[in-house]
This record gives sequence, structure tokens and C-alpha cells, in this order.
Amino acid sequence: MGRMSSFERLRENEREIRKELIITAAMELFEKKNFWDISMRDIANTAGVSASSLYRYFPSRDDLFIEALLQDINHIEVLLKERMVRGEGIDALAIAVVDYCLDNEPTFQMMCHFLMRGDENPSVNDKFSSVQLHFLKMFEKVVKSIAGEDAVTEFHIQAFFASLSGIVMTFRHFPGYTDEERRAYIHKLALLIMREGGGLGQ
Amino acid sequence: MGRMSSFERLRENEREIRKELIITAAMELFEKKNFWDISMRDIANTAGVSASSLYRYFPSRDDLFIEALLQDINHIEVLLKERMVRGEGIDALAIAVVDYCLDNEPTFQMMCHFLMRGDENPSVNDKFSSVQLHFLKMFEKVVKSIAGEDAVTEFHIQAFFASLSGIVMTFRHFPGYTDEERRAYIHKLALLIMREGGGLGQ
DNA sequence: TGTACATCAGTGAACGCGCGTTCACTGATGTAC
DNA sequence: TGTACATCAGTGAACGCGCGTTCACTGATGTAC
Repeated sequence: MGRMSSFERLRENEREIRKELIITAAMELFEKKNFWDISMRDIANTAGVSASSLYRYFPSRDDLFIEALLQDINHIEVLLKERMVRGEGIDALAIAVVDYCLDNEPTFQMMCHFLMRGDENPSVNDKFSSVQLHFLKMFEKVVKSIAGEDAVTEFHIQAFFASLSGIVMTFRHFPGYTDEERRAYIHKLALLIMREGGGLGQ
Repeated sequence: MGRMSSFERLRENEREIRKELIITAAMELFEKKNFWDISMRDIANTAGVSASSLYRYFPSRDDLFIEALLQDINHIEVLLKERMVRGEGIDALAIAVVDYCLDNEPTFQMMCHFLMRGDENPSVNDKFSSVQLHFLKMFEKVVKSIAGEDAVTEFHIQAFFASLSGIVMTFRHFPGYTDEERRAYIHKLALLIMREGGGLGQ
């Protein structure tokens, strides 16, 4: 029994590793394609398996990408914690978030995709919801470690992150600028929101 | 020549009316379906014409929806100007924007769709860009008529609108709340951003 | 040690679908002379 | 008034595509006795 379960554990580990490989393949594709243009066949080819194999590991495309999103959250967590250690302030954090979204367009597209689609498959919705909550918790932890435990509420932090997302979404392709100008402009907008809000308070 | 061109003008008018009819059909569908689930055939059926006829009026699906978006902007302009006349403040404007997005989900999805897709057909991109600029100008006018001509810059207004969009996007399907609770929560977030920003200023 | 059986990763081929779009054609209306 | 021609809205049928997903099957590995 002890031996059996350790065999099972081994097999389970291998399974996890293969899942990981598939997700890695999907994320490699993020460097070449839009989120929406990545097909199951693309991922399979990149991972070096057949498309039907993917379904041994993920019940659907959405499930696969939700796990990829989880990975991305780990990436951003590491990246933000680096910034934190270097002792930069909350402004730098806002810039870091914005830059991450700009530099990882497919990730951002993926996030928006799941945020927009509150319909259809309930199991997918549930999974995404828990990923979203996980992300916000992580983000809260990072902010509090910078601004101090009591400097700020969960509520503020949610508003903070959501606003940054909106700014990125709205100005990511704003016409009439070069990429660098656009990035600088988005940075300015982000800092404005961080510091003064709309500046329109009554 | 005078007569000929007046005939042409007449025909052109009729054409415009028929385009209008098609767009109206598309917007009727917004009450029943997701933006992404509305096909050209759906629109044609609702308008009472064949799918191929749509291509007499719009070069592509995206072109059609961009014109629908323009219509929606007119709707929201009227709606905001009403609020303005009733002498409500900038807070009420923020709430109005949020509510419009929540109550017209397909419109919001459509906006996000075009914001996210900065690729592919350049003619569509150009059209969308000009619609986006048009919208922001309109919004600026409304805000200035409330807050005063010099109270606020274009820059502030853009940050204002983009943040609201982000808040709606992020919390539109936030789990664990009823619809009304979610709406109230989004209102609170919107007002927070309007008044204090992230509250995290250095 | 050998044999029968269970498990499961992996696969190629196909399913089934619905989409946006094009094409060749009809028929109505107006124009030229 | 009549005839030949141009214009254009509208259409049914089809194109061509690629997608997510399923299915029946193979072959390797481990288990039971």
C-alpha cells in the first residue's frame, strides 16, 4: 500500500511535469502570437505532442490557459517582489505593473478575455474567479509590504489595480504616438491616478 | 446635372437609411446576446435581409460594428448631457458612466474588443481610432461643462475614463456578490478613484 | 518464470460546426435617343 | 412611345477555412497469481 501510493505519486508527478511542459509551450507562443490566434494545434506542435494529447491534461482550451495565467501571476509576483526588495516606492510599483502589461501583451489579452467572458462554462468561470482572487491577494501583499500594513485597504488596492488595467487597455494602441511615447504617456496617466485620482473630487 | 446630383443625393439618403436599419438590427441583438455571439447571419435575419446584403453596406463585420459603436456613443452622449442638465456633479457623471457600461454589456464588450485588437485590418484600426478620439472629445466636453472649462485637463479626463473602464472590466463579474452588491461596490470604487486616486500617493 | 489482465499516455483521423465572405444571377428602376 | 442599355439592391448557394474536440486504437508498463 505504501509502495503503491508512492508509485501513484510518482506517476502524478510525471503528469504534472508534462502539464508544465504544455503550459511552457503555450507561453512560448506568447512571444509570437496574439492570445486569440493561438490554437490547440499550435500549442501541441510547440510542445511536440499531438493535439488530442492536450486533452489528456486539460479538459478544454480555457482550462489550459487558466493554468497559464496562474503561471504568469507567479512571474509577476517574482518581478514585483524584486522591485520591492530594491526599496522602490509605490510609484515604481505602478510603473512595473503597467510595463508588465505592455511587455506581455498576450498575458494581458488573456486576462481581459477571462474578465470579459462571464458566461458559458461555469467550471471555467469558477477557476478564473479563484485565480483572480489569488492575484488580488498577492498584489495586496506586495503593496502592503511597500506602503505598510495599515497604510492602505484591500479596497484601495483593488481600485488601484483595476484603474491601471483600464489605462493600459484604453491607451495601449492610442493613435498618433510611437511606442515609447505611448509608454511614457501611460506612465504619466498611471502616476496621476495613483496620486490624485481623477483630480475631480468634489 | 443639378437634377442628376439630386437624384444621387436621394439614393445616397436611402442608402444611409438602410445602413441605419441594419445597425439598428445589430443593436437590437445586444439585448439578447453577447457581442461575440452575434453573427452576420443573426444581424441579417433581424434586419430582414440576407447575409450577403450586409456586404453591400459594410465591407466587413468589424466595419459594421464600428458604426454601431458610433451610435452607442451618441446614446451615451445624450444620456450624459441629460445628467448634466439636471445639474448633478462629477460624481454622478462617474456613476452614470459605470452604470452605462454595466447596463449595456455588449457595448462594453465591443469597446473592449476593439481596444484589445490593435492588429490585423488597418482600415478598421483607423476607423476605431477616430471613433475613440471622437468619444474622448465628447466626454471631455461633458466633463468641462460640469466641472468648468479650466477645472480639468484633457489628460485628467482620459485618466478618469480609462480608470472607470478598468474598474468595470475587473469587477463586472467579481464572484461572491449579487448583481446589486456588485454594482454598489463598483460605484464605491469609482468614487474612490475620482476623489482620492489610489490613495497611495507618495 | 510465464501468462492474463489493467492502466494509461499518446496518436491520426475524423467529426461537426459555424463563421465571414464571395459569386453569379435576378429584377426593378432610371437613362439615352 | 419604344427600345437598348446601365445601374444597383438584393439574394441563395456555396466557398474555404480552421477551430475545439472526440474516438477508436496502439503500445508500453506494471500487477496478480
